[in-house]
Amino acid sequence: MKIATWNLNSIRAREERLYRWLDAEQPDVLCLQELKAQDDDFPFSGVEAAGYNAAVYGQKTYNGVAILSNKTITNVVRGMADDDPQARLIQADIEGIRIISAYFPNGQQVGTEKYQYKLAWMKRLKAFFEREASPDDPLVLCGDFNVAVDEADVANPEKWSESVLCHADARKALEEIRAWGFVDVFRRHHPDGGVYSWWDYRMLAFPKGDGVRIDHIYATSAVAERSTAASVDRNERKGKKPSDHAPLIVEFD
DNA sequence: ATGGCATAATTGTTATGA
Repeated sequence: MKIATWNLNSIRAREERLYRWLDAEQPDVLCLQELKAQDDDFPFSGVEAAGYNAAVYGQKTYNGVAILSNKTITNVVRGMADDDPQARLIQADIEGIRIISAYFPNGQQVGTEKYQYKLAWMKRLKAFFEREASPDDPLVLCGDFNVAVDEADVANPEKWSESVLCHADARKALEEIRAWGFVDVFRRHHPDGGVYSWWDYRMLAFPKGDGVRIDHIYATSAVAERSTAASVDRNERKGKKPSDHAPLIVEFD
C-alpha cells in the first residue's frame, strides 16, 4: 500500500503534472492540499480517467483538500464538525484505514491573528482526535502541516528559527497532536533528517538546497509499524511550473 | 542541474503563501 501526500498549490495549475505523476507512481492513496478551487472546478473526469476515485472538500481561491484513491473510498467527512468555513480537512476510509488529508494554517507571522488561528486550529485537531478516534484505530494523517518538527527538518535553521514554521508554540502544538497517538512515519525512515518537502520559489531556494520538511505522514502505531520505506519525490519540484512542495510517499506492508 | 515568485480573482492590483 503506497500512501502519498502533495500540496499542489492549485490543482488547475498542476493538473497535467498530477496525471503524469499518478501514472508514473500509481499510489494507492494520494492526499492533496491547496486545491485553490471549489468543488465545481475540481477535475473529476480527468482524475477518473487516470483511474482514481476522489473525495473533495473545495473552496474558492484558497485552501481545499482532497483524497484520491484507486480503491473504494467510503465514509467521507469534510471538516471537523464545527463552523470553520476554511476547507482544510477531509477524511475517509480506504481498505480499512482512516485516511486524513490536512492543510494546516500557515500562520503568516508570529504574533498575528493568523498565527493565533493556526495554533487554535491545531488544538481543535487534537480535540477532534480525542473526541472522534482512538490511538488504537488504524489512522494515517497526511498533509501540509506547516510545521518543521526540529532543526533536522530545516536546511538553514537559523534563518527560519523565528518563522511560523519553526516557532516553539507551533512545534509544541504539533508535538501534542503526535503525542495523542501518532508516529512521524517519514522520520522513522530518516532518523537523521535532512530530507525536505518544500522550497521557496524565490532566491534559488531549490537549487541551493534551502528546504524545509513541513509535509508529513503520521500514522497510529499499528499502521506505522508496517511502514517499509519513505521518500520525497524531488523530481516534482523540477521542470516547468512546479508546485513549491514535492510529494511525500510512504510504503506500507 | 535548476531557474531567479506563484496563484486566483480580475483586467491592475491585492491577498496569501511559507
